[in-house]
Amino acid sequence: MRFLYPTLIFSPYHKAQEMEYAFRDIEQKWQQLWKDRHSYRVSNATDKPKYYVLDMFPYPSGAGLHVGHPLGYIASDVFSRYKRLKGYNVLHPMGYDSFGLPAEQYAIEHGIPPAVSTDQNIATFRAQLDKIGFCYDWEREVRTSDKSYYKWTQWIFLQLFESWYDRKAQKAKRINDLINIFQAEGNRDHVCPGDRHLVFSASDWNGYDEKQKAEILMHYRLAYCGVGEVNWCEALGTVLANDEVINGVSERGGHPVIRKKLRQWYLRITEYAERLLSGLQTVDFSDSMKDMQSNWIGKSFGAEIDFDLITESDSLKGKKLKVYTTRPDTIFGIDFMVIAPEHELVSSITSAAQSPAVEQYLEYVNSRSERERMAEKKITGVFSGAYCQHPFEERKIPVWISEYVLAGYGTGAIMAVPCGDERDFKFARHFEIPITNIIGDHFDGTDANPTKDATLENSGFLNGLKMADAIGVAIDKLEEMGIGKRHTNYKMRDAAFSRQRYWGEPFPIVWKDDVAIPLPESALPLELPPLGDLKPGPDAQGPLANLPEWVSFEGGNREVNTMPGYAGSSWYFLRYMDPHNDNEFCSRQASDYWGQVDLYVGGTEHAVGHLLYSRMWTKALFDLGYISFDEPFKRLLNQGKIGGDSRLVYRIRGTKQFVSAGLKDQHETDELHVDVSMVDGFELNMDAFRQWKPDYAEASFITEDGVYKCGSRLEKMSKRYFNVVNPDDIVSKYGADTFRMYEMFLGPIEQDKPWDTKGIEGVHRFIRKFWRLFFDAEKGPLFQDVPANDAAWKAFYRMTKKIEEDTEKFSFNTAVSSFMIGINELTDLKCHSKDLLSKLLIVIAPYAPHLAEELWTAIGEEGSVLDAAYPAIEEKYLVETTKEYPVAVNGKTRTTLNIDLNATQADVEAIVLADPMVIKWLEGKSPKKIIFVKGKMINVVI
RNA sequence: GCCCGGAUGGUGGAAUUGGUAGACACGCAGGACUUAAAAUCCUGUUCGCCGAAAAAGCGAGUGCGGGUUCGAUUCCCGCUCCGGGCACCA
Repeated sequence: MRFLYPTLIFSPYHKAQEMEYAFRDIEQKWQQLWKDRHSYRVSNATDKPKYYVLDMFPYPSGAGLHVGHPLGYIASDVFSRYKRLKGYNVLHPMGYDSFGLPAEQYAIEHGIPPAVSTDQNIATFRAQLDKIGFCYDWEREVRTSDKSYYKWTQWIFLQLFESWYDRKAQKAKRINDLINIFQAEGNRDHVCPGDRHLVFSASDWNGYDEKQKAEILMHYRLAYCGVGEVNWCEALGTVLANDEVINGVSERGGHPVIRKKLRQWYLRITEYAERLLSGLQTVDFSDSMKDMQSNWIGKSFGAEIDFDLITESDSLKGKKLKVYTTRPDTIFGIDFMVIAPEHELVSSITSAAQSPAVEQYLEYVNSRSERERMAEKKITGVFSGAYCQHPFEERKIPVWISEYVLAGYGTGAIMAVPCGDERDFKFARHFEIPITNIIGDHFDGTDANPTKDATLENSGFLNGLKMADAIGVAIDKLEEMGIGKRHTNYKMRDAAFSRQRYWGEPFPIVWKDDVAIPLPESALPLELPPLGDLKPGPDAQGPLANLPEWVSFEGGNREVNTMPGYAGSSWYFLRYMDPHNDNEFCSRQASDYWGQVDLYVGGTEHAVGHLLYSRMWTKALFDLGYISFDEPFKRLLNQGKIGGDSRLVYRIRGTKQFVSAGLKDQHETDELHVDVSMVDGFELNMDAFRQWKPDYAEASFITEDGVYKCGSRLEKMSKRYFNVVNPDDIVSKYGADTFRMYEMFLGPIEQDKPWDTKGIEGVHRFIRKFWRLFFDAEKGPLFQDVPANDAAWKAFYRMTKKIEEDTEKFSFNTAVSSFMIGINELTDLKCHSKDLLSKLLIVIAPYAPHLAEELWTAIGEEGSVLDAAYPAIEEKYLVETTKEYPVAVNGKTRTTLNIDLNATQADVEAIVLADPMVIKWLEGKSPKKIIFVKGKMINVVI
């Protein structure tokens, strides 16, 4: 636009235009120059200290970005740029988590192959990101669906497959080591994590055939295939990991999820439970994030206790029922046992008389979906007909079967103590089982009391002990008798690692005679074959099962499941360090240099999924010697969500007439969402509204003084509420620098907050005001080669100090307001000193990089502001000699007095008591004492 | 039910280790410049009382009720409401 009339280039008119803040031209120009100059290329070989800033990479959805998405990206970008100015070599990469269900669903619905739609979506994302002016090193971009990337995802999977967890050494080791151990001594020193009852000697092992050996090894592998109950989602046609199921429905789409027995790949993350928990102490995550993870891991202490079974069946003679309890101190309060309906002993202990009832109950349990069980917590159960012998008393304890006991937790069996446990109590009441009281007055018969403070009664050798103390005593006794053992339990389960879908990493596994054979490294990547129709394969298999020519391979069959979404995202932070390496997932040199991610920025929604998985992968890679650290993320910053501010219109019921918000109560109305782009503040653009949808073409309006005012509501930013604001629109209207600063200005980064497009004006005004320190539309350049005065330096350093502190602690909103205060002051001081202004540009560069670059060049500085050095604070300008003290009488501030900072208590008392205002409030009384806190305040107490 | 986090003007939000509550903005109201608009600038803006107005002053005030303290948005006890996570975890 500016160069439409080249002949006018030197006209005064044009000159004035030049001096305007033309953000569109400036931002485009610098984005191009940065690209051409590779300004954000990061080297792995420098003398500078490193700093690694990472954003959680996005799944490139078809909807593109709304203004909420870049919040975290802007924060990390500001911080990266700041660190660079502070002399660090900053790695700040970006990529795409591009495998996943939505692309596949989209393909099924629209017939567009996932690879194609994914590329399109990425192009959209990239265009949107580019406009915001991020300092990503795009030469390091990764895409999880790219074969050069997933080659290494498959490779890491093979490392996990070829590893087992040595519980004694608390680390992963090669499976070959385990084979050597088995050959020499069997498994007596290494309990089988997949089947704890499995015990074999060296000679047993050496006598097994290959298939048997393979089966046993599978029970030890960190990535293993097994048959188990999985979360099956029929609508999605796939299994889901525990963290992908929320309240019995799928996280994605909200479809019902049922329990189903299927052959499935898993990650043995449970072996890492203890380290995942203890590792939290070494990282800087928020407490709530750590809480979420520890709750998910769910560590508890207690005992496993064996009870002798008393049944009709001779075959069970000598068999035990093993229970897990955290309260062995309550062992004398047992009134019954409960086992899960899926417990292995259910069929064998059931008596003939109870058999029909048990069968009926199991049928009922199977008919209930996960969701039903969640929704209605009915008390159900059936007596098995069997009993256990109490180890310390004569009594026989009845064994019940109930779904309130979970098969997957502990041993799937509990000892029920109704006086102390709420669920046991309700169960006992419901089935009229008599309740034994072992805590005297603490149990009132109407509610269980889970206290640990009561003194035990009716409890044999534990009588008189406080419950908390009795726990240890009871366990000692049980261990001594050989019928119980201390036990630490975790509620976390192994993670389902296969999906019956197409758009994911294929497993580098071939099945031959039911044995899983890993592909050699040289065969990687195992490419995902093109497939037109993505319909499911037979028997709950994925679409790849429909490709017989691909499945059949070297006399076996390929694994047709694919890996889940979290596979590629569990290690991507390592690939950025060395993204083009064809020989390794990441060279040791690169990972040793970059090390942990210093700052990881993302939402809380990945608290238990992605973060736990990537922590586990990191620990495994560390154990196997591939990297030198075992926690991936040193520090985690969770950005809040930006909510949408919806606009509502009110239609008078049964008409096409709309009534303004202020008058709506006079009518019976229906509330409708209206697109926020048609509303200025609260004022509806009525013409735009009529043109919006054919339904509204004939709309008429009851206005307030000619203005139709909309109602508003804060809710999720979503297409269906028409409250989505696209960053492209904001950037084209106000510029990227304004957008960046406004997102930071909105509020604390970690907090959820609403988007308000109106508020951006204030930041935009600030940036224009900043510009006017350098240029005036009429007068031209204002900057001068003159020294700044002390007042200006004082304003500048006070501002810079605050911004530096705030940036360091991610308090970006207060940093932006410090800029505003500082610029207001410098404007009032008419400061145009080039010396000061060039320093100012460095300070603002992380926040408004385009503006800073443009003005840096304009005032004649060399090179790029990106590579400048952050100005050091000159404290001499900040020294104060006096302070305006607030003077309070009895705690209420009554006046202020300017007093020398060196003043003593006596000085101050004299000054204060001479002050007319203080004299007035003293009302002739003499003060009891005068409190003087140096540099803070003065309080006169009467 | 359990575990976290939060509540401050009309709005978003500020406020070191307890020390002038409401910074910085938005919005609103009034004004300047302009033929007009945009842009820009100035003034006011927690509530109530007192006042024609301005200035000044007084009282109340950080979800609610108590407490500790010379002094509490900040610390303690007891509630209410909102948000997030987990959910028969023995």
